Amino acid sequence: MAKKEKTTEENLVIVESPAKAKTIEKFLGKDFLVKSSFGHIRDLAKKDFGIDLEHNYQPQYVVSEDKKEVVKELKSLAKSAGVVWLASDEDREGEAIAWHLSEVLDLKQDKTRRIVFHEITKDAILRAIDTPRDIDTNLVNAQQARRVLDRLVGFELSPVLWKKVKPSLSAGRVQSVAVRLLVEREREIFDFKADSAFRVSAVFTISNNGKKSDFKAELNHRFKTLDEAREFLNKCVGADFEVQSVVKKPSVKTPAAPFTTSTLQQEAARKLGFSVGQTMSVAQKLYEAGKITYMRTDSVNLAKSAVSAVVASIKSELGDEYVKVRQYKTKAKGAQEAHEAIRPTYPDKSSVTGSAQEQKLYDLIYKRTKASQMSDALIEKTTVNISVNNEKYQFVANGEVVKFDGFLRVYIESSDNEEDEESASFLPPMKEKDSVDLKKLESRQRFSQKPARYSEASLVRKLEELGIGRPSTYAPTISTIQQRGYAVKEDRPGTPRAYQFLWMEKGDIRHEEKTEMANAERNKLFPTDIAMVVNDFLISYFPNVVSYDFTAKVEQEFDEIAMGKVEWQKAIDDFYKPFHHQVEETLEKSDRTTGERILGEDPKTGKPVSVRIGRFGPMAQLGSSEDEEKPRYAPLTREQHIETITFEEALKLFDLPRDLGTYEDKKVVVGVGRFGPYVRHDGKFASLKKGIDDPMTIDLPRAIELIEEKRERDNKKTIKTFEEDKDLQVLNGRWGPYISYKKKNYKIPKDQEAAALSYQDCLKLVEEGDKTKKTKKVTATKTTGVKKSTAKKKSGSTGKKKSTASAAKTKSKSAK
DNA sequence: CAGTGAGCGAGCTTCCGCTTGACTT
Repeated sequence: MAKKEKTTEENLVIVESPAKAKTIEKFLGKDFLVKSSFGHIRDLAKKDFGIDLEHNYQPQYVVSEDKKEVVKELKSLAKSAGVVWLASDEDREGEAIAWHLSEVLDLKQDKTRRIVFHEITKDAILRAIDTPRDIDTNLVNAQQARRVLDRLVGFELSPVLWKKVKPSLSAGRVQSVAVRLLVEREREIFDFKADSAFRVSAVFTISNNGKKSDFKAELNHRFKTLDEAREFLNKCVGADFEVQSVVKKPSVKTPAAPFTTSTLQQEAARKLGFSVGQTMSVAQKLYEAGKITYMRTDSVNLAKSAVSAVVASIKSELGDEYVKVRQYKTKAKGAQEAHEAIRPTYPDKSSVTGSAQEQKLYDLIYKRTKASQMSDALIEKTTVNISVNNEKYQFVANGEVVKFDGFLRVYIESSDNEEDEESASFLPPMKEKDSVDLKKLESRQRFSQKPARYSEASLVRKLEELGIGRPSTYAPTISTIQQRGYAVKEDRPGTPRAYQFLWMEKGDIRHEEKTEMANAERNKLFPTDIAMVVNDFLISYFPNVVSYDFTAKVEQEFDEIAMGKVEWQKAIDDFYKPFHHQVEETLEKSDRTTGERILGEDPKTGKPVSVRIGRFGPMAQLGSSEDEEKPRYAPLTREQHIETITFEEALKLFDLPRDLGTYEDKKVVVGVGRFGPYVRHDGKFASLKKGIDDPMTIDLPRAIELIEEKRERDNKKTIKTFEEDKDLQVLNGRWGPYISYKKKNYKIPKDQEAAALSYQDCLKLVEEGDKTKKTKKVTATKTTGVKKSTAKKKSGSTGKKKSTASAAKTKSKSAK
């Protein structure tokens, strides 16, 4: 619309993001037209590697399908512009984007300028315009090396996996290390033997001028055995307790740095329960609405103007003593700092309109930004030691008093470790030699914690720490490893565990054995057997590529290229020659890997029992394929692993399918299938509840419950059926009502009430639906592609969440 | 969506980093 009056424009500025373009256009005024390239416009061709191995790794670039339209428009605008300003980000990828643009748009050097800025403020932009430079060819070459290396690794390694492990698998510089982290942590957990000790805790009472107050304390020793603990508790009964020392120590707490992509993902996961993907899509909304700065960043810097705005708002709301201007330094390896930290565009705006999720995430960003420029909190820590007669062990009480809250007034960073939060409490005034009374005394057996499994966000943090991956790829990487079946994100309910408990009651020490649920997990990433087999394979044949410092090493190479010290093709050649040799040798020499373990012989038949990865995942096998009789097969349950399953457990799998009896005169059978454990009844399947039901132990009443639940759901799903044609149904789906007819689905227009549709109405809609499908032939082929991938997603546990998220997206869009 | 576990073997899959829509069953 505005384009027409601007065709005579002197200046065309090209940035990466359309939201950025909008903002910058306002700063630059009417002599400048600002457009966006939507990120990279070209990439290596998909077929034949996209790299000419015969000719010095010459990259074969093609304009991406979804960028053709953009490129066409930019090309024509560039033609009529006096000067084209390439304003992509100031990092390796941004430099490459500028170069690709100049190539594809055929820009003449004398009318092209390269400009950069790290923050979207008027000053920064105007300064950039005043100080243009040329495209940095060395930096571009470093990016080409990065791109080519990733393609070589990914497209040579993946096919090896297809041949040696399973089709459609993938490997890459980033994802394979992510999988390795999960697998190695899982094995630490396999090997972990929980230790236990008896902690002793007490509640004491102290009288101050007739006023009694209670406080908690813990013994500074943990007993190995129940008897030792009991002996000590007995000594405490009727003993004298005296304050030995009261030590006060001041301490300070400092605020955390402003958000980067990674820290935002972590905090949003801990405080708001968002997945990393969810955080990014909510942040994108806020960014597009102009409410926050760019959300894919590794920088903790704030623009000067932002700092002054934050400081002004702290001063006016809380006073000068709450202000402390701070400059943060990034700790992340290989950070490129092309943008600012993530902050509110207008830091004095404490809230925004929008969805509940947007408001919550904004609140987090607002507070973190503000707190980052606030004073330290001053804390006084008090440690009180209390003696028990003349025993060598003493009770210790810890107290914490906030003398000055500082940034804590606004924002407290959370921690993954829940145990951190226990200790701090308020202590009543005490002094040496005060005597105190024992009010409560107990000792509980505590087990050491196994290593923690990764959550999405903690895996991102680890990758960032290792310098692997970029802000724009953290979320996609996490979803890739789940889509490929290397990891599942889920809850595990834990297992009951007995523990010993001692307590004082009426002057006696009593003992009881109690049970707790141990090792429960919520929303954690679990590596699959496939992940373990693939990881072991890669480590044994390509240890260099999946090593934790591979990325760091190649980054050093890229830096050398960027400084013009090394030619990029030379660096690639040094890597590729031996790597390609490794690939060929592996193809030739390695066997197919299935992770097979032979567990023993079936006592009934004498046939071998083994476990391995089959066509459809981990399974157990009874008998060998050389036998005349066909072997029996059974899939492993999701908690079982090829590596850890015992002979007995594997043997049990062949007890399925199990007959539970009859219900309504029809057989009820329980088994494990493609989609996990199920109950079958009257030709219908009902899934067992993850973590609640066990196919080995489930009984008939529970099975009937599941069957009834499933019936209930099916009833809700069906809105209408028709006597005229059994194939035609109006159903309730994830995206609202739709028509199902002969295995195909059809939309119902928004203005029609689904329940009120007649048989004729439905037929009409089906007819119309078929028509539009035919006219959109190009999109029809596309849709089948999409279908496939969503079907894949469904089999992973993330499927459900993803689709609800996209459902929400659709809703909010149609609402606008 | 449903209980499979290839000696005929087509043709496909796959990487990492930049960016947003598209559009569902």
